[in-house]
Amino acid sequence: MTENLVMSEIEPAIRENWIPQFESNPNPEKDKLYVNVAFPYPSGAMHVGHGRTYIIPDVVARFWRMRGKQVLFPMAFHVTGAPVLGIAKRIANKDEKTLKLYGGLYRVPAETLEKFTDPITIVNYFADEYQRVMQQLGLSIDWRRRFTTIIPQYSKFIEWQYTHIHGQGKVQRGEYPVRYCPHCDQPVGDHDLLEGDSAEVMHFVFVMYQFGEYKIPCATLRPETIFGVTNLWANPETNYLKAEVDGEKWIISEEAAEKLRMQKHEVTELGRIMGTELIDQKAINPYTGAEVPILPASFVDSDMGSGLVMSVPAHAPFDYIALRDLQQQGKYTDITPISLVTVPNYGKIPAQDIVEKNKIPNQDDPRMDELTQELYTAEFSKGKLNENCGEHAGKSVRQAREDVTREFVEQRGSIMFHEMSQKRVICRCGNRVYVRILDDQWFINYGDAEWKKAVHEELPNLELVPAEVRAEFERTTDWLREWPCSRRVGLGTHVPWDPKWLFEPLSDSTIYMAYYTISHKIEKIDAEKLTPAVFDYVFLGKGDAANLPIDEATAKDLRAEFLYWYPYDYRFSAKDLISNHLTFQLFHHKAIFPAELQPKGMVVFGMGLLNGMKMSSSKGNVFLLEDAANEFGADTVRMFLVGSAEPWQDFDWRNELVLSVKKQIERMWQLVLDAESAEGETPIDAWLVSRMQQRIAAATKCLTAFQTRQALQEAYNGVVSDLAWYRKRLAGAQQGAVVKDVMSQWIRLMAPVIPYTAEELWKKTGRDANGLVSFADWPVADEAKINKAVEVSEELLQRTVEDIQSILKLVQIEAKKVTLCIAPEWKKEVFKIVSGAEDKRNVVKTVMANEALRAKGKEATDAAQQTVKLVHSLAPELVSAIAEGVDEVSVFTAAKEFVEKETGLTVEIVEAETSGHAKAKSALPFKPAIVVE
RNA sequence: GCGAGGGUAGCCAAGCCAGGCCAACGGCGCCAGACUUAAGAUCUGGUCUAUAAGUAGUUCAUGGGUUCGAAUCCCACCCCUCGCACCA
Repeated sequence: MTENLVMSEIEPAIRENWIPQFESNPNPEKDKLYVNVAFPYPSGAMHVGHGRTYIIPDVVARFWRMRGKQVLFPMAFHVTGAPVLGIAKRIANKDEKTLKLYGGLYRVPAETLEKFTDPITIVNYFADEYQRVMQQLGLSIDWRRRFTTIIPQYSKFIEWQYTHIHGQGKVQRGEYPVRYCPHCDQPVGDHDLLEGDSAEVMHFVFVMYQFGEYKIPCATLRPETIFGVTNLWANPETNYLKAEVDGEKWIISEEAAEKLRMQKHEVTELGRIMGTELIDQKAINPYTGAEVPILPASFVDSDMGSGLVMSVPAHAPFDYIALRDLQQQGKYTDITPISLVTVPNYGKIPAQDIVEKNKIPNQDDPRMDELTQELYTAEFSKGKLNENCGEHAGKSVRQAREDVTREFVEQRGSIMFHEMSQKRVICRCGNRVYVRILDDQWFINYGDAEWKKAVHEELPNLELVPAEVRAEFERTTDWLREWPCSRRVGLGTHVPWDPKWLFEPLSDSTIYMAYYTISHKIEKIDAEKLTPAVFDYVFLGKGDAANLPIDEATAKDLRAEFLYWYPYDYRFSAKDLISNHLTFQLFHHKAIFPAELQPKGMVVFGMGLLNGMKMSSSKGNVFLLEDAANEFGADTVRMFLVGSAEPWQDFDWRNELVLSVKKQIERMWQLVLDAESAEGETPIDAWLVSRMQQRIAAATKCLTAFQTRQALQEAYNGVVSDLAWYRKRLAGAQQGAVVKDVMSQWIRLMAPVIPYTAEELWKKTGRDANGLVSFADWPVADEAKINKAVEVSEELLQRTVEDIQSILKLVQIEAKKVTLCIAPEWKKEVFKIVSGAEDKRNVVKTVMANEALRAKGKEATDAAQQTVKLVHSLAPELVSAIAEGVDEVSVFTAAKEFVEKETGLTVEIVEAETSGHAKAKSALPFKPAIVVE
């Protein structure tokens, strides 16, 4: 009975049948299981990396559905945010790269692409595509609950959420330095950058030197070095500005003035002063009161900080070299570096050490930045301040920096000045990005101590898979501070109390899992009626259903449905979301929902690679999920993604590996159909059935723990290898009728992973009388059918045949006959003693304590030593089974023909003691002596 | 730099928490044989080294240490991945 498996022929009908059946409603008869996934932002096509994120939850959903749970697996689309606006704009501008990506890689038809100048069209198009591909992959999603985050009903939900969060004082207005594009007039995220996404915002302190009636601010990352300043540096080429900044007179570069304006400072230009005019003038150190000269230096960059810097030649390589260069010309020879930090492995003047060790010729040497970094790092992590640092003497650099910064800002008129760590930070519009302070921005205060504490207290109740990520959740909870939650541009919900702002995408997606429970019903209600009171009733049980703008029965129904499903059981997401989204969720649930409705578990995934490289749409290194499904079939894609690595490990998609998975599915198909003709009984049936019970138990255990790869290894590779042995043992004879039962169990074990194939086999083998395999009962291991004795016999047989074969391979004689010499009773006694011994080192003594054995003399000590070795090499379970006694003669006699067929030799079975062969003496229990001749 | 995780034979990947069941599960690839007109598929065996007897030797990023015994425990060091915030 052979019939090819052609996925494209079987998939459509099965899929059509499934879709309505996965619509899940509350069922009081059953326990529920609610799983959900971080919803996608549909701005492009799905690639295989996305696939696993949705397939693994589906495998879990299908598994538990078969185990009798009422399972909810919903899906929606996150449309909030700005990226699609940019995409639409670039398409409108006929940007080549974008058109190529969408028209080419994503294969959007030309007539559709024309309409992509409208952002909503883009997300709707891809949302439909996502749904289509997800359905093609057989995801058991309840599609009635699909929504997008910009429908009015959802907006009402978000307004309700923030009414509470804001009401609790957790949303505050504040100022915050952001990367900002003056041209686009908006903050830019990593996604918006053309260049420079590795740049960070650095926080400098302006140390204010007094210069006559003016102040000279010097930007520094190391304010504690104030004690070692010998001079200031100015660039003679720079035309500095005299300016009034926040009511004080400052000297700064033109660029600095512009940056200060962006950072909320009032700057008025008063005049100009050339760098040359500053040189050799004196300024007063605000901390020590010392007068220091202003010296010329070419390395001073007007586009960095204020355009003037303070010089600490003992600890800053740049300063050291600049001073050295001048002194070599005979100038300023009265200046000596002031050492203020002691750091291991460096002398008194660390900057001198490092510069001279590396033989740096001048201040323009390209290695300077690297050396500076090296020394700064060493001093920061290991340095201590010297005696000459006043009250800060003896402190670690780390501590002193913090203290000095605070002191400067609070008492000495310093300000913080923010600067990008690189200059080439370019917005997608092509213009340079600066740091700007936004002061009417809204923040969610995740730094709130009470709130943090509540989340910390909740964390132990949360089941986390894998367990290793708990530390990261703990740490993120600690680390979160104010999160800017509003944006000026993008799609989304307006902040109800300040409608010129919109909620930012990570802030409007923290408790939407609750919304899923009612989304299919609420979408039919006029959004105007969805007042906070309605949500208070539905989600919190507050108020009276009779007094709401919506119908009382509807309100009660929504409440009931929410309570049936909530809290959710598992949320699945890639690990990169731990540090924001996944932890945000915990905060918001804690703030809104009562203790019994907090999230129960999360499963965190690893990342995906394509042919060993990171997947990236922009670099074209992606394989579209739809293409994969078309080329290999949905089941193959599923089985590969589930089986190639455990969910939390990174996986690598390689087409050649995927192909072999396809073959495996076909192999199962063949094995199941082959078994249809089985009938009668065989001596090996009990063994196969026994093994199957253990495969079922193991696969079930693994799936319960989300170990999909391990589960597949049991459910697929394990069963295949058992069947292989079974068929081998039958030596071509008809399979027993029990195989049909085994196949029925096997199909069900595999159904969560390869549902299409399983469904088709279920039907072909006529087991679909009671419905789809997707809803069939998950097999349960029957303890009574586990037959250890039979398994041990087969194991003995298997090992012995292997041994004979390896001997045959080694000896180069034309063998005709093999004699199996079975170990005598007394050696079984030895085995029993050895296996029962606590300490295997002294076991020979224990054996010899037995009088009967001692009488055997050296023979007994040899046997004892060999037995120790043997016992060490066997699984403990097997050892105890052997100790209980195995009738080896019967085992081999019964399987004589099999052994003869496998080895091609005549087989004789004898008691070792009756054999004259020298080798017979080496017989041990479970290891008969083998004589080949 | 800081935080989290990881480095196992040609590749992927178990084992490590609870040291002896480990030459190290499983899969892929590769080699040989069977079947076949042939190819493919399938089946069988092999795949660190040596071996005319089922064995022995050397391996689990690197260097030390603990132990009768270490892939597994401890210390040091190198490398990789993820996160480090206005953003999906």
